[in-house]
Amino acid sequence: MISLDANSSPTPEELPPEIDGLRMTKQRREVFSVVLAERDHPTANDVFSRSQKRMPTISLATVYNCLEALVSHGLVRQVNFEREPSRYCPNLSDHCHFQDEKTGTIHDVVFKEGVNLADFLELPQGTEVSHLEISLKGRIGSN
Amino acid sequence: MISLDANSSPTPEELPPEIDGLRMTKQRREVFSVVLAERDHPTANDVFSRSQKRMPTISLATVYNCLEALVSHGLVRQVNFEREPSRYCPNLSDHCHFQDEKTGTIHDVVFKEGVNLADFLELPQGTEVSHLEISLKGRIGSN
DNA sequence: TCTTCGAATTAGAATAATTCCAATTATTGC
DNA sequence: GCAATAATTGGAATTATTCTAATTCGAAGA
Repeated sequence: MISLDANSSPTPEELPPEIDGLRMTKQRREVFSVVLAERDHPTANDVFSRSQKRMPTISLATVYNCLEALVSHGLVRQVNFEREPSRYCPNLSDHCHFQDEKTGTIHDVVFKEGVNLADFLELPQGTEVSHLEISLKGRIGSN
Repeated sequence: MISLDANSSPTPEELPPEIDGLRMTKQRREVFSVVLAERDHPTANDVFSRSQKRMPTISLATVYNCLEALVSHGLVRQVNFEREPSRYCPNLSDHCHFQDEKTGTIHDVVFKEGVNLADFLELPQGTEVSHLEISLKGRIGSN
């Protein structure tokens, strides 16, 4: 399990050659470490420009490929706010997202202890939810 | 208030010249009546082609303009599933959306009696939510 | 009714995020 | 080391949506 400790995220070199059956190529390690490093929900473009610092030859297509690989292997979450560009989040714990309308900043929001979907939604019986996305927008405090 | 009775949705001609301070032009009436008529969460393109049946001269840009006017006046809701094209929904009651992965069909899902956000989310104090979108994906029954 | 003026509509161009493609390069298993 | 497979690359293509500039509409007043 990759550490989510905010104080020390792994450098690309510290990432193992394979995670959860996903072969960690140089580029995937770079991209993953970028997403792990600054947990500010970067867009693919953000990840691209950050990755370029250490790996100037990486291409945007590769960043998209790597993000897609990481997302489909459940190592990173893809976060959408309406029709804005997708963002990427390494926090795998059950949570949703709140965007401060003033600054655009995105905050992770956790569910209260012990709540689950069926508790607050009138889901048709037999429904199997494979994917859930909750996105909030608004203001914080007096801003 | 526009009737949401599933059995009889208003024809464009039946819509008033103004709703909630929004001037209902011929095109807006057409677009609105299309969204009210088939509550299948059509995309802008769907609305465009349906509108063209009665009004062959309407343009796609106008459909986008009209939808945007209707959405920003709170007469229609814009519904997003990840990065798919936006869909439009005339159901203004508090609800969210479930997409059947097999068919792509979108179903309205209502909240259980009396639940509200603060009950299940650990929102930072002072948070004012202006917009909330909950999108589910999955399968229904044995499909 | 005629005129005026702001708003709405239109067609088509522009934009921007993302995906696709074909060629090259890296990696794995033998 | 060699073939087979997978990943990367740059650039082109795609697609939903927005923008632009010109035209048309429609309400309000003369």
